[in-house]
Amino acid sequence: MSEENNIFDYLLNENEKVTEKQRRIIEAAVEMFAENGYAATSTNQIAKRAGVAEGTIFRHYQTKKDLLLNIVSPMMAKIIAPFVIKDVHKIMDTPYERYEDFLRAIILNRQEFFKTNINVFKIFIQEIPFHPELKEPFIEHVVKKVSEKFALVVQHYQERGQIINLPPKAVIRFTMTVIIGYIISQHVIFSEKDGNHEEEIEQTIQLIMHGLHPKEH
Amino acid sequence: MSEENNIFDYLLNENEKVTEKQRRIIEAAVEMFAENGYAATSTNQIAKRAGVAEGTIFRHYQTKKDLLLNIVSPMMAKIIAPFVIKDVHKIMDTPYERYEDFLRAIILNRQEFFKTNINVFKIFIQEIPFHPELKEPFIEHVVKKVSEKFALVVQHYQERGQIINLPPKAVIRFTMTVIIGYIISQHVIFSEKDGNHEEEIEQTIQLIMHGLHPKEH
Amino acid sequence: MSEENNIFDYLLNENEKVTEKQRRIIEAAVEMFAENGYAATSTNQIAKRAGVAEGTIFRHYQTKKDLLLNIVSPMMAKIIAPFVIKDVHKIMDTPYERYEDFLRAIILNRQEFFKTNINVFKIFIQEIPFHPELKEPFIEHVVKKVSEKFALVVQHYQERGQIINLPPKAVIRFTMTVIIGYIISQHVIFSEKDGNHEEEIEQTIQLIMHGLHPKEH
Amino acid sequence: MSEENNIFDYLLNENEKVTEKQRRIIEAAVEMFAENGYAATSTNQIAKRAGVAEGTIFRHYQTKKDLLLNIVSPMMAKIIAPFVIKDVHKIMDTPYERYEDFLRAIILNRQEFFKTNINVFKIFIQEIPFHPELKEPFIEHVVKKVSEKFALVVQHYQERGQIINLPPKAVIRFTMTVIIGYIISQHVIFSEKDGNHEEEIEQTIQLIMHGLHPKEH
DNA sequence: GATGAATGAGAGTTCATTCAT
DNA sequence: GATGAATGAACTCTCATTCAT
Repeated sequence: MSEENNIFDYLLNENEKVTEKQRRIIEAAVEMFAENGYAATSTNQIAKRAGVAEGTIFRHYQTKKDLLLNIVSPMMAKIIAPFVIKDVHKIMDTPYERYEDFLRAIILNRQEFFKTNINVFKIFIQEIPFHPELKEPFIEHVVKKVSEKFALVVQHYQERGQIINLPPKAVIRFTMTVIIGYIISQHVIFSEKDGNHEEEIEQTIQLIMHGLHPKEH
Repeated sequence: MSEENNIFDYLLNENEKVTEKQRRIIEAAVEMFAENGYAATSTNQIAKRAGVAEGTIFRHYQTKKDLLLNIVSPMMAKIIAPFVIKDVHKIMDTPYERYEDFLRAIILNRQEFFKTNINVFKIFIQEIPFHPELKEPFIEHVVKKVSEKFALVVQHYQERGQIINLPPKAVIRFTMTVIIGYIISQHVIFSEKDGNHEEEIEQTIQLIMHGLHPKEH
Repeated sequence: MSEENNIFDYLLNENEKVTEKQRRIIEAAVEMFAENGYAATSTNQIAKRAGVAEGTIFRHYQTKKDLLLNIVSPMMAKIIAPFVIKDVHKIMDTPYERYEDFLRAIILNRQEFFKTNINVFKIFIQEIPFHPELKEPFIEHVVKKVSEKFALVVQHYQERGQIINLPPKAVIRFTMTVIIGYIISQHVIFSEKDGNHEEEIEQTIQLIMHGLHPKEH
Repeated sequence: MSEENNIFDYLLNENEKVTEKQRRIIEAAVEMFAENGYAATSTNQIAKRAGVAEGTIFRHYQTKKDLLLNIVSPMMAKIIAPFVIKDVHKIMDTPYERYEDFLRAIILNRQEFFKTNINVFKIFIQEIPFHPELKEPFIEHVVKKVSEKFALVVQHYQERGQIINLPPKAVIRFTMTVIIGYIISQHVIFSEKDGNHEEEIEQTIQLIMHGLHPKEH
């Protein structure tokens, strides 16, 4: 699963003709963009860290922004992955009995992904507001499509009386918000790689599910 | 309340000797930092937007970073404000009967603050990961102190059996996470000034409270 | 007359706010563009020759091309000058008895101009084919307008039976061609500042006039 | 005659071992140098237009300048061609009765040459001022030798009273100037491939001959 | 012979900052 | 206090050239 999720492997295996140098450039860029931000990282620094000439970067990526987009764009496909039709169908065909189970399955699935790609994710989150090329497809393809699929799932469980009867949009926002908020709080405030993440994630799941428990008072 | 919360007024009234030009510099810098990011905004651009000479900026702020810190630092005092001892005591002395009420009071209080200072808040969120001068006092003074105070509040309501008996840290994280996540989702994805924010915030509050409802199953 | 014709004075007096450094930049750029060509001259070289920092160039001229255009554009107004309506009217009102006299007046008038601005003229000639921004207004304003006025003059003398009855366009092309060809041959082949230019120019005039003598055989 | 004059054929047939790729490189380089200038054309652009790898250029020509010189040097031999001793002897042995006939013969002979090699000629004219390697042999071998031969021709007709008794140098300069000026005016100002060139050239010839008509007034 | 990845010097340009006015 | 010309370091990016394959 690690390999399947790892953005490096995705990036670098997809396209067969990837040089060793190109790999080192991507690696260095990811590290430095995550650490200092895209705008505050110079191509000179990247080249030095990657152990290549500065010109080499521009042989593979036409501009610095190109490099950023090459790193960050696959994120979207990956984020969206578990919501691709066949997967959701799979979910629906062998349905989790409870929303709780569905949620746990999704989060555990994404958890590995976030762990593996925490740096790329940081960059993604940081740069999205400043690049329309990133923002527009993100809203169009990720937010909208995931919302649609997710809405179906939510309705599925709402019809079974398992979760609260708020508008699906609000339910989704709440669910996502807690998850994303959790991840961002990690990266913005603590940037820690230690800590008992599993337990905290489990608590988070519990709170979400509790929050969505159908009202009976 | 608006005035009391507005960071500009805070910034600009505190220090009596604030010239018209200085005000325009701050205003321009806030707009541009929020729009394009700190690193991608040049002092030249700020000067032009503010209608002052580039040198004037450096007469008031020794470096560009100084300007950033001057804009963003008061945020911390402001964020922390409602949790300052006397205020919490006030809360506790005339206690809200339910955690729900406490939460709503806090959020309504902060809501105006976020609305008024959305741009400064954006900058704050964006730049915190890259500036230790910002990050350290934020964790030390904001996160830690607010957590401590908040923990007392949480315990207060836990003792009264109103909210779930998870570790206060988890309860706080959940509460904050939902709120912060909500705001960030606004700013990252939609950056919209329209929309029925009041209703969405109320839904969010409902979900938080529900999520923290003590288990009885 | 020298002052009136000198492009530097034109350039630098027109706009009152011209720094000493700016003057040195223009001077250095003209020398180096003429010597090595625009594309083969680096802004670094110009800065060094001018004794200023490289950044200073870009404070005054937004791009290197801007610098070129600033040097070369006034050429057009200057070239066109003697053909501006009032001047031609003046010529026609106190008409030169012979085309020969008109020609000599024009050439003597331009001679000083070419001498004084030989370097700018070199640059102009060299760069015109590669810059549409230069080429289009040159054809539109210089070639066309001068041709129109010149055609009137030619017809004037043709009607008086002084010059050959070829289409004015051909007469003009011939006259201009000889003059321009003369100057270019100087600059391309000899780039000499010595030599008995006056006599050679007089011979050139003689040959033009002779060539245009009405056929009587 | 076309083949005899075409510089490509000259260039490419001379040396038997000219690959297809080499041909494409020369072709591409000529087009781009003529269009954008030597200094403003990158070897990368040439390689792309030629459909070869950048390295291939340097396999055939050690430097970019080498490529230029290889394109442009044969021009000299070609320009000089009709004045090479045996040819002039041929001219003198079967002498044209009038200078007019000689001139027309030369120009018609050169006309085809210019048409066929207009691009190489453009490059030649453009680059001569900036490359001593080009300029010196041009003056030494082309200008001087052609002048000498031409002077003999001029004296030949002057002795027969057919052309004006100015110094041969002036006569030559005038003749050449009109022709070169004509071509340059085409390339600098109009770069047109349409238009009735034949007629215009004939007019030009007429004007030259007329200009050189011995004075009889 | 041909390739194209790699280079590092140097291109034009922008930058935060200084300082004389 | 305010200016804006000046700076030079640093930026992104391009260049002609090399060389292992």
